[in-house]
Amino acid sequence: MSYSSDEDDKPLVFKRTSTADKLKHSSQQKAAPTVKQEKPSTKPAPKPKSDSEDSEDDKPLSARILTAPKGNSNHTKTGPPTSSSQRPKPPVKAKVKDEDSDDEKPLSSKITSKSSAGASINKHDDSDDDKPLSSRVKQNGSASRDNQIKKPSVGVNKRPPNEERSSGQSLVKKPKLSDSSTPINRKPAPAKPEADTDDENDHVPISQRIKNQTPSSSKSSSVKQKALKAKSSIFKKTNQKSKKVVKNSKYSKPSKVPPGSGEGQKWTSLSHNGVIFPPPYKPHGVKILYKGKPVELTPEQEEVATMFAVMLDTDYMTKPVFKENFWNDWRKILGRNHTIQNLEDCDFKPIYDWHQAEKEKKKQMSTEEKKALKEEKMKVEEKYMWAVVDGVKEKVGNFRVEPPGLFRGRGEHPKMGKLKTRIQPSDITINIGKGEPIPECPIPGQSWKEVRHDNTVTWLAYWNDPINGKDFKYVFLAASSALKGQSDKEKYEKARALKKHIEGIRKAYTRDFGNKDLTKRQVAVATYLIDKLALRAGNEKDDDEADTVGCCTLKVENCEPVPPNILKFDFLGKDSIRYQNEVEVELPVFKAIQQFRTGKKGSDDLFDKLDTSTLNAHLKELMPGLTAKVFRTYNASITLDDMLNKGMKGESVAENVVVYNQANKQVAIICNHQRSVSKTHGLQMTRLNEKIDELKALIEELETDLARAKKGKPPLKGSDGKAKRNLNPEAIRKKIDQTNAKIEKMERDKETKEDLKTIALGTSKINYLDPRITVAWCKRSEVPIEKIFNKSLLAKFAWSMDVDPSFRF
DNA sequence: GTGTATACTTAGTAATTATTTC
DNA sequence: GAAATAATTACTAAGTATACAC
Repeated sequence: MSYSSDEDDKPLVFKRTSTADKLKHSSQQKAAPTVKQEKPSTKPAPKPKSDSEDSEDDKPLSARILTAPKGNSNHTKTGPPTSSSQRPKPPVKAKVKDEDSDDEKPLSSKITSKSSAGASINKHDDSDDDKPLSSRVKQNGSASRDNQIKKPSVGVNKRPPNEERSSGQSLVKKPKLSDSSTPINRKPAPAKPEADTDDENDHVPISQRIKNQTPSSSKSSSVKQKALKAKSSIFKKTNQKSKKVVKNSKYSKPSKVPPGSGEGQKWTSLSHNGVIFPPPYKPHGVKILYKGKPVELTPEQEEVATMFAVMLDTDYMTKPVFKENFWNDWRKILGRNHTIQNLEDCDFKPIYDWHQAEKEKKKQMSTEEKKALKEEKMKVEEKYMWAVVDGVKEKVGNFRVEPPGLFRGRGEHPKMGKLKTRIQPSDITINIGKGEPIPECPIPGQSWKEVRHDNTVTWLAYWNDPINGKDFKYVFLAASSALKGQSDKEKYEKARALKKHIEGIRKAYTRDFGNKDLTKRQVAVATYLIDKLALRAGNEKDDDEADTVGCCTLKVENCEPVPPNILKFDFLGKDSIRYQNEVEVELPVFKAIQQFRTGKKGSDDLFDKLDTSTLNAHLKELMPGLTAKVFRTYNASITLDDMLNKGMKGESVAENVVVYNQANKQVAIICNHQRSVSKTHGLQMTRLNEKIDELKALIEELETDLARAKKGKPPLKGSDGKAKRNLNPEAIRKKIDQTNAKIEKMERDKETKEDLKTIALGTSKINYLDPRITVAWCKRSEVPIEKIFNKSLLAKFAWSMDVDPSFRF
């Protein structure tokens, strides 16, 4: 891209304060990244803004969020307890307008389909495109299937699992009313969509926006030209590498019935070999001790004891709920009159030691042995790894049935430690094309629970979760499959569509902060928080799940107003990851929150008139297909796009990768994507420091040598006492430079490592960042795409590889 | 209007594999 | 070539969203 002078020197919006400030750790608490951004010192006290102040609605979240001065955001897994009880609230059914019209083409049809090298990594030649589908079996993720998804002539029933079906005809269902095919030029929704170049036209005041760099639109043509030049060389390599990457020209074609939408037919033909089961339990005969004495166990009893024993070194052992649940399930298997009468007197150490020894043995195997073992496994599994969908060979994602074990719920899950029983073929429902051979049941004498032929769904098999009987575990195609790719693309197209509505939406909710109708006021504030803080929607949860919340389920105690206009958030979100943030908000929001809290207990719902159905129903009125989660995708992607195009440009590929990772990091912070600090982090840092010190000592030594060399004297003996080679001053200088460079690199590595120790970059890359932003930027910046996407991501995002270099989210 | 079933995406972490360092 | 470290993949839990029965 061209980095025009007006943008070159603009700093990134996100500046971190010191890592130490932001990431607090304790032995119990998992440190977290902050969601807070530094506030420009000139920022005046919040006040209702005039229209003219707002020109940034379309800007990425990073550019809009401002938090309170002391707003460190620590997110830990073991955060403060949220309210003890979360009574499920009845969801309100969304009223959905029928917006389904084909009047507009999806963006995909507008993007030039280039058959860049990336687009033609198919195993098969294009030449067979015109053959009947059934005769063309392509491998994994061929984009050429894109337009083969058929719109059903009749709506299809999506209800099923427990219903008997005589395949086919009972699949009739009413078509969904909402259209999620994400056209970008839809009919205007009530909140009027704005033109694409609406950056300056936003009159909705959202306080705490940092003055932002407007992504230049005028430069696009020159960008295009430069980028086009850059493109070919960079992408050839990529594409040759990943054979399974798909041909994109066809992918870009709009499909009439989007698979991801839950509507209509997903495939015409589907064949696969079912699932593979874990091997039966092999008893080891190692005895646990009960009151110090070895106890004989049956294989079944021993199996469950082993599940517990191998977890002796995990944190679960510190959780009474885990132990109690385990004991309750194990004692049933032991039987009433068993010698073992309580868990406290059991010593599982012998089995633990045995298991450690087994692990060690495995580790000590020679490379050849390991290889042979792997090959054997591959041989057995190969047939389960693939499915053929509409004539295209696609990878199956999770073809292995989950083995039995103890349930490892996250956070304070009430069911942790319960026995996850072994899944049998009779638990499994298979979904396969009509007329295709039914997968052979791999366990002799048993049979599948049911075989369906439902082409309105994408799952190949499912079974009921033994922990929560009403939940299902599905077997789906892999992320690299065309079906998944198509739905991924639609997700991003929907998020891009939001860009055109966001101004109106922000105006609308800002207007409603003071609405007399309490429900409307709550909807407005909730939407604001979802937009501004990228909060999740917050569905209702059952009592037998971990007590976590999202926006709609926030409790009074999770959001504390601190005058004049700061909100202190502290709650456990998905996966019991703590969200802790102090945010400066607009005064009307602040007042509304105060009002919502009035007269309530800490454990009461903050938004008592609201649930996700109400909220999403409202959002759908503003934009077809809009739901709460779209805001996360939108804000993540627009942030990346903005940051990558703000004028930051590295001199080298390596520097550009750093620029990208910085942007990626900001998105991860916005989305609160965390990881736990690795066990060896401290050690690694110590080692790095030691190495740096060593190199610094070396520099000193070299400086002395240099001084001596200049005088024609030989170098002194090294620190090891050995004599050193007599080098000329020039050679010594070179050595000093090299060493300094090494030190600099290590310092950088150290900083990055510390900086990212609790931030997970991968989650946003996989789920939230439109890959076309990345691909286009790589093309413009001459960064090989493999520097950003690994093999899996290249396969997953095959559909995005032929994007035009000028693509902007 | 409410409750639940269903199907799909998103998420952190454990296990495995590749690469680097000594 | 072994150990350390980094990167990747596998695994499965935990979310979101919506259709539909009652």
